[in-house]
Amino acid sequence: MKATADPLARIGRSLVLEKDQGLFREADIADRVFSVSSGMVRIHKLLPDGRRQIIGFLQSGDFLGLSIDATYLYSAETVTACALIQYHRHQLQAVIDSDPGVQRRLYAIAAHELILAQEQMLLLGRKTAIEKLCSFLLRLARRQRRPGTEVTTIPMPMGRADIADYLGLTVETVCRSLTRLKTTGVIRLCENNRIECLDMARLAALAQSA
Amino acid sequence: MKATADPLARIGRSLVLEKDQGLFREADIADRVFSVSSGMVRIHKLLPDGRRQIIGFLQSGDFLGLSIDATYLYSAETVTACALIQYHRHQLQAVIDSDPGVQRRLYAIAAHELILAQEQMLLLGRKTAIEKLCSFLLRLARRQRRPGTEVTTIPMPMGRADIADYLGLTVETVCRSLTRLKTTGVIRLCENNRIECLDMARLAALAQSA
DNA sequence: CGGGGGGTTGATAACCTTCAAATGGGGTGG
DNA sequence: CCACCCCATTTGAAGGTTATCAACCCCCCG
Repeated sequence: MKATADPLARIGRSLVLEKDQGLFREADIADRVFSVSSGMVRIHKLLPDGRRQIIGFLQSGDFLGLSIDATYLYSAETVTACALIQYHRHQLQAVIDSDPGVQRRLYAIAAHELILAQEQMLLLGRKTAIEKLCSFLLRLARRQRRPGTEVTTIPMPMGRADIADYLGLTVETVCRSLTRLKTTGVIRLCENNRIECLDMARLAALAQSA
Repeated sequence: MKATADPLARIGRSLVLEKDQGLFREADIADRVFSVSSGMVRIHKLLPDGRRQIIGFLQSGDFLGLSIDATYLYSAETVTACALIQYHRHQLQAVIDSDPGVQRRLYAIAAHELILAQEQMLLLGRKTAIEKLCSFLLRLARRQRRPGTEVTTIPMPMGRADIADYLGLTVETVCRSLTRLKTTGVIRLCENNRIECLDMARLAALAQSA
């Protein structure tokens, strides 16, 4: 069934990057759009004095660079080694204009990102350090969860500084909160930057909503 | 030119509400979508214990209720008396499916809201109380600014509690920060909940980015 | 005149940050 | 193969920004 082939596949170009590589920076000309095939990407904004807010961790299936603006409004870097698909913006625009299905898909993606952003606003504005961290771990666990699998150990490839800048905390506070969860038997830190949730119910209770 | 008439106008129904009226609540069935014609609407999320995060103040031209989900993911209430246009979701969906122009418009709206949400994440996660408040005032001023007009006095119809819950602060901190801006000659509080920016440059400097 | 709600100011306390130092683990070079 | 170094992580102590608790003011409205 060639007719149902993904029209995006025609114009996409594969791209492989190792860890901690920049994809683009805030204020660059936004001429490319990416989708993540594997690995993890972080996107962030900076204040003039260097304070950083990570506004998202992107994984397989996520898009980035879908800016309406002429320039990117955030910077993007790989967290782990990544496989990406790169699209040129004007080519993508052409496909969007001619294919309502693609348009719907991108709208759904933007709408979903908006939902996540609003959830994150609640977290950043009103949750305590422990609640933030538990919410974060809970999301990691839920995103990781595949039907059928019942593993409670999840990969956490980003460093403490990334977690801190995602949750609006400092590295030290993230560490201390993790330690507290560890000593109270809620989680366990494993090798390979993995984490095991020993008590999902308590984790959810501590998170006060996702 | 009837052909260029807004297809949304056909299915919209006018609606007038006084101040502090609820439009819908989080978890309600999302069967209606609204656009704001005049006045101001606030949308918010709650934690189980009552902590509130306002995730947006909506004004003329803004849409709300554009959820992908079957239920609303936030609550909406009027801040001031409002004129709204109400659409039934399945009717709106029909128009979207048949009219690429409308689809593009809604995508642009969602994308713009996402940009604002990401800017707000930076504010909530990384800015100090004064920076938050200055950013907020700056946005109010910029949104209010009409070409040609050079007034520096802007309406601020929401109460202190709303501002606090929008910026992730308490009422007291908002008050104190406003007082500080007042005594340092950056702003002036006027009657009718209006505010005058006496020193835009200083306000912008204190805000550290919008 | 009394009541009530929003706003402001003050005092105290808590949470989180900042500054500092110790620990540990991974990679490289000898 | 081991030693060393670098850097991320962890832990500790002190401090600060903001929250909490409380009182007061002011204006509107019943």
